[in-house]
Amino acid sequence: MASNADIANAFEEMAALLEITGGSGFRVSAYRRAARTCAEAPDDLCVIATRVPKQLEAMEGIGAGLASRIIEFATTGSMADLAELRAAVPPGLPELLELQGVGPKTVRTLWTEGGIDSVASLKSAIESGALEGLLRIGTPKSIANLREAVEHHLAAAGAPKRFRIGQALPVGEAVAARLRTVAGVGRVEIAGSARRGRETVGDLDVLVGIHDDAAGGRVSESAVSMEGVSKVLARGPTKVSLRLAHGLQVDVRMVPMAAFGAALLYFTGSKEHNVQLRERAIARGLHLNEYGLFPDDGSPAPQERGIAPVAAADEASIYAALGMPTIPPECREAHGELGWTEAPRLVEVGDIRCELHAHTTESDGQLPIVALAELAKSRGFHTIAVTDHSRASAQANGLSVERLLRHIDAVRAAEAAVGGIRILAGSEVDILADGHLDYDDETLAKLDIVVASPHTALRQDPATATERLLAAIRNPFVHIIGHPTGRIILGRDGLSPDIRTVAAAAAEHGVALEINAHWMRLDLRDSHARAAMEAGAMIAINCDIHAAEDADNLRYGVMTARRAGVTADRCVNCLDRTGLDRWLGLRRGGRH
DNA sequence: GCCGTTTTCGGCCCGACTGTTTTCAGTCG
Repeated sequence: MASNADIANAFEEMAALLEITGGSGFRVSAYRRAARTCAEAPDDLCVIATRVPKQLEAMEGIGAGLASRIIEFATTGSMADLAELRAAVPPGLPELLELQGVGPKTVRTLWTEGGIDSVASLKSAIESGALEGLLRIGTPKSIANLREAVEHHLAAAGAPKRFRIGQALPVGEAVAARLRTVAGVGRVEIAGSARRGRETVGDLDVLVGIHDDAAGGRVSESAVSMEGVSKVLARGPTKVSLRLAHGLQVDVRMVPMAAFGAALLYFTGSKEHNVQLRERAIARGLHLNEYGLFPDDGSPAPQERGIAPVAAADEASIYAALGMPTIPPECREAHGELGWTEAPRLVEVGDIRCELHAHTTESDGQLPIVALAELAKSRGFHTIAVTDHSRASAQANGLSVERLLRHIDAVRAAEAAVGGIRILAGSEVDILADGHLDYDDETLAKLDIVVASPHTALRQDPATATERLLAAIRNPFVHIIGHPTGRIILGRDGLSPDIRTVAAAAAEHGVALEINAHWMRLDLRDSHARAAMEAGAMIAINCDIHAAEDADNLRYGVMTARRAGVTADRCVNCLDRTGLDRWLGLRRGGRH
């Protein structure tokens, strides 16, 4: 059965092949948009295609034509026009599009004029001088750039093309901190997908507000001379593109302070959100670009004719002038936010008042109970839950029942010793492959809180995985399902349960579904968390603390939650102590 | 190929940078 990713890949491939063969750019964009929609869909599209095919057309950018292709793919495992395009284009050609500075037009010229049909044949053509004299491509400088692009492509083969947010954002913050010290710089912000809180980013966008043109030159100089720059990809008066040693690309843009808001809006994206904003501006007789929102759509561009913008200095004034609430960056994905009449007050890091998933040295954590409690206190939390692994997680030194019972006593003693914070005695109990929990109910009943998580058998088929999670949710002693799919970002896919079914059951039984905040996990992912919200389930945002620094991952979990539209009143970590006790007790018939 | 608070047809965002060009094509985000 084809996965959503398979369908998305097929559409991406269609788009690439159409580009190379000179198809309509709008058609290419439509396939790209559809690929994105399919990749982000929380539901199994093949199931939808066979059971309720009409529902496909309700999706963003999916019309009758693309819906019929999804149905074709779901039922036959292939698409006729994709096969046709593949037959018309050498199989090694699309890979050329991955070369820096090489787009569809260049690929087409290389193919039709130069007889190039793969990266390998391009490499030999460069070496043999066969490209010399080719229109636009055959000049010494262009050939040198192609050679560099091929070398980088071959060297980077197998290296990650995207970076996890928890790796990229700290790099961006270091760059931003450096540029803030440059004279004449008024403000520096990270924009792009990192600001939107996506789980992975392809590059980093750093926006620099400058007080005068001279500052732009200093910023440029400071950026290119940073430690770790392996290549300067572009360097102009308002833009510098760099590649860092570990492969991450950083784009630094310099803008006048007066236009900072417009530029921040523009460079935060998403691209699709921006397109919709601009269309909205046009519909109101306005013109939106990265310099501002202008009362005019003539040519040349209004900022070049000295026309004063309606709004430009900050994002909120631009949204307001477009008759909209300010959309939080995490929600700027063209998922219907343009239709909002007011913005929800989404959960913030400051709303989080307890951590409900943490490990100690008793299993595989690095902190003893007391140190963990002190860490939680330092974060201003009223409660920390000690949830060491259960016995099935032997590799994590999971606790036998006897050890667990002694550990509960140790937790009680620590709570009395530390003071000023409540320490819950809990467990992260394995959800075994068949849905049974790793401790029996009698043992679970002794705990204040139970986080039930899958750790093994993560390649189960979707139906089995769904039943497995449902079984855990129905257990009356379970409060939270921890990292429900077990996926590792850029690592393993994990389980693919029917998230709507799981979320509906969680809502019915009062079980919270966790957004594990570790940037390797972010599980639930954004689309799953959104489905959970829509089903009415409660959300937990937990750091799954194994070491002190893990507490700093909270922001990634919160960003993921915000992408899903999670509000504080739907997040159990935002409850005050009384509210938390009530929620925990609800599952025990009011025992607390 | 999609889509509709002017539209079921005729639109579909916008500018910077590079390398080639005597005014622009291609790529990128």
